[in-house]
Amino acid sequence: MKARVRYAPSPTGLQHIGSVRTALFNYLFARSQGGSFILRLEDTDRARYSEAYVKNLYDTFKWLGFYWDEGPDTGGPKAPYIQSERFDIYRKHAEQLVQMGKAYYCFCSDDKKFKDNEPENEEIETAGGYGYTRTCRSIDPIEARKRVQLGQAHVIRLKIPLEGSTSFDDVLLGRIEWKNTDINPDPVLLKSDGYPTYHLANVVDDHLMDITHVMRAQEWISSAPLHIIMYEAFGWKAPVLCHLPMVLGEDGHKLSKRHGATAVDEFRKKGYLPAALINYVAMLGCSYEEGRDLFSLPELEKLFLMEKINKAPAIFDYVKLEWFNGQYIRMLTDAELASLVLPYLAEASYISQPPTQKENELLLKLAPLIRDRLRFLSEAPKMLKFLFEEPELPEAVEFIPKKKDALFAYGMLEQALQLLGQADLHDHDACEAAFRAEAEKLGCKLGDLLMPLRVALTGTKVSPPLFHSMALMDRQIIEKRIGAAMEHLKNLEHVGRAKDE
RNA sequence: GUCCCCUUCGUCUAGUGGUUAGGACACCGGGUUUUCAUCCCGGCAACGGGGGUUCAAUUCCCCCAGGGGAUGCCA
Repeated sequence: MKARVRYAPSPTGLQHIGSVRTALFNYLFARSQGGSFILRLEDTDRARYSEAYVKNLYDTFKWLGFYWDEGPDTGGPKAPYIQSERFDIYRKHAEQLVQMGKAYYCFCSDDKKFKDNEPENEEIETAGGYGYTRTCRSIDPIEARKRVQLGQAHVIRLKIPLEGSTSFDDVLLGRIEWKNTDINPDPVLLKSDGYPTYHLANVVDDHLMDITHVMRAQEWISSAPLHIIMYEAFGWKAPVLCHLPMVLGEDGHKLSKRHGATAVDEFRKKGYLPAALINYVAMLGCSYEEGRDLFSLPELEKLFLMEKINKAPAIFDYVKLEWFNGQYIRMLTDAELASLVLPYLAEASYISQPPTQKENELLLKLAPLIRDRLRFLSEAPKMLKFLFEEPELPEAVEFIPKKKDALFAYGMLEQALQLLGQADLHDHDACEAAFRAEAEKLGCKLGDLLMPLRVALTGTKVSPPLFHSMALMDRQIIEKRIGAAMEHLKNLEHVGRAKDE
């Protein structure tokens, strides 16, 4: 049978690294098998649901470049793919389980003790008072039915066998077995408001949608036996289960906001490329081909092997992701980088949005200046700031090359001004040649000649290549900035003598 | 408390009953370079501990420790 896997997010938060990785592994598995990847919205939590999260879900995956073969938007043979549109199905199945004696009505009031944060609860719990006490399990079914018909508030709970054990074979972890007494006693399947819980909806839908493989994070493993019991109760064949290792933060705990960015949106805004994010996340807890680090999505689809997923949890390394991003930025063409960087420059009001013809040309010339320097796209405005704004004049010290003094810097600027006066700024090669010749004549390093100029023009000692930058600047501005710097140095000349070294 | 899972450089990982335990990021050093960055070269650095099994264990088994997760009318 063709593999059918699903990504089943619940729209109760922004898409984050962990969920995207689960989606990615499912996606890669489906593609590697020539199977189907299905999106199913598990929107059974009314309290936390938000339309905005649904939108975020679509936006995120569109940006990442995933597509699903079946889903709420694309439709498919098992529609609807939104659980809130399938409520009658769940109720029916829950009732069916009651009918079969595998589940029962429970009239206990919603016990919220686990929701408080009162410390004394801990003592109650450590004393052994765990889980539901199965009070209603012994109510006579006929009596229970009567109470339900009378309109008494109730939930439906699954009967976990009181003895014996439940086991399954995890693709990654192998055989896992629980004593039934260790399973969460009689979990709720249908809430008192008539909504299904995750467990019910998930199992019913996976069956009805012919899901063959369930890949989900390892934090779900403890509900696996409960699901197995449900499949057995229905007389259904359970899908193959594969529990993915978790993604942890630097401190070894579940990745969360306090570790830094976790929402895909944050990475997107900061200027990470989808290809980099996918590449990095795909390698978190999984390996593909020895001796290689860079994989495109299509390559990953081809190379993915479920067996190559690791068992151990992986720590998310922001620095390594940054490296991947740099790699992918470097692979961009001028045109690609220009268009990717445009929104950031537009936001800084350096470029209009949409850009004019002239700005487009400029953008194209900007790309090679920053490509090797960017770690993420949002760094671009800062790097190019000097081209669009008058830089602040830094302290005189900044102008002075190592082992030189203010007088020297002043002289260098004077020289530069003169050279530039005769040069064609747009011919950066010729410009450079002229400066080289001059440096040689003066018996100093090219860097010594350029550093004061760099600081004068850009306001910092670190900038994109000078000659290429000047080619994009107006002559008047260049001369004005040099003049200002010289003035600045002149006043502070006396300070320069024993500078740095 | 109880249950479940996990354990190779700081991090992500490769790998095998006999290997100089490989790669990548980070870090350190060097080179290229007009600064920075890129790029290139080199270096540092790991099989958690204890028992077995075996001629031989990082690799197989057991125990321990450590880490993580779960224990909801949230998913």
